[in-house]
Amino acid sequence: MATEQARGSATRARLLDAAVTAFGNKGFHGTTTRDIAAAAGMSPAAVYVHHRTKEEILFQISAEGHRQILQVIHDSAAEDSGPTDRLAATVRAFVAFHAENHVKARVVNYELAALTEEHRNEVIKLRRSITQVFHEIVRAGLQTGDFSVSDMEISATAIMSLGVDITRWYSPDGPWTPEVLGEIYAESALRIVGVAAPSSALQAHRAGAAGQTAHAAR
Amino acid sequence: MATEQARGSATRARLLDAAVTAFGNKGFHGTTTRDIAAAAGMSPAAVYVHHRTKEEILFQISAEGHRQILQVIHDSAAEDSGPTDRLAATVRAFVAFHAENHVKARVVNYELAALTEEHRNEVIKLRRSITQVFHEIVRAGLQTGDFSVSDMEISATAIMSLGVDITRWYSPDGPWTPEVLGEIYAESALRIVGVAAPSSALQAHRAGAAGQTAHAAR
DNA sequence: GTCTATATTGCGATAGAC
DNA sequence: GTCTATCGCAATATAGAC
Repeated sequence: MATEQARGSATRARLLDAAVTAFGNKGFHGTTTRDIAAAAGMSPAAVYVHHRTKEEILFQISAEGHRQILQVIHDSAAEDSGPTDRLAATVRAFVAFHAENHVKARVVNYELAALTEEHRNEVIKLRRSITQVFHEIVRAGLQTGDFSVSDMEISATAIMSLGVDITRWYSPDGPWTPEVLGEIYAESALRIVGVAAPSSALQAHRAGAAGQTAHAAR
Repeated sequence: MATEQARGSATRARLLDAAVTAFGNKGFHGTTTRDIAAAAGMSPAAVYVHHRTKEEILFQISAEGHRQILQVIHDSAAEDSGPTDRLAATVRAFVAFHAENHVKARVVNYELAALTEEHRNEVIKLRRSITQVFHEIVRAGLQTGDFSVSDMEISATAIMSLGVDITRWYSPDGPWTPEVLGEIYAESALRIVGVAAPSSALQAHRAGAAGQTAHAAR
């Protein structure tokens, strides 16, 4: 059972931060425990005072990251708002989080295969809760007639993909803040479910205004 | 200079296929050269008869995969068709390819960091060509007035994300064929750029019809 | 071109002093 | 709880016979 308390040792936090950065940039298998220790300013052995194995570090990051995402989208919209507002608010929060925390979110989204089966199953439960939030919003919008899509599940998946894929290409050096990205993607999500964006939310055509700022790996 | 001919040795092809599968499922750093050799039914040493290093195998896969994607989207639409048709055709082809070849495309999209700087730069050039295709279609649609978006680059990125992210979650055991996915995502792409889908392309509401088939890691 | 055997290095994890 | 030192093994890559 994973009933680990988030024991608040400063060293522990430094190690986890170092691991997030390393895993995010070089991948779990591309990162050595020595990398993590060095980035945290410690000896290789220090890692094992706080964590049993390298995989266990990944699990902590992954589980906690998923919980954080779940929290963010739960808190994003009032319970009593309609499907359109809920979808916009949820996407705004989901997208902004993925951009703001793109390194951590990269680990969260792309390193599931490196977990032990037991740990992976635990994380998958959290992922399913996240997926359900999007499914239920789209389902609600279809029931009220606010949304119109040919496949509920694919549409929800497409909307989530917008957020998830940000972690692959996003750079804070690029032209977009997490908030701007959240806003525009919220608009895109509404369009995907067949809601015409209110003209107030639709800013003037600024196509090409951002210019060619392409991040290398995009 | 990478002027390597695609020398058509059967053994070579078997090794590359084995590497695609292994890299796709366990990641580059999670795969050993012994894994590759074993999957190809050969001894560990046999790998080095055909490839200088493990990274060089990844480079071959990555470069060739990118070229294939570029080809697919180039061939997808007639030169003289309008932006709406071109966008739909390109997304259809792009998405179907990523679903059909989801393991290879996963390597293509997620293993750039494992390449040497030189190889990565070469691959990034190919990626830019792919990005440009989408940019130019959206730009064209804005110029003709067929499309309406608040940010050209973000919209093109969002559309590409639909295809790229498929490689993370797609399973052939799921309810969707690559073609169905391509069709629905083409519709979503049109909506993202503000084109209302023609009613002929919009199938009857079948929300919930697919049921709960969620793939584990989605 | 394929094999067996191996050189060599790097990595996860531990031992034991302070 | 941190360190230095190190164990044991796995990984990339090579040597050399057939």
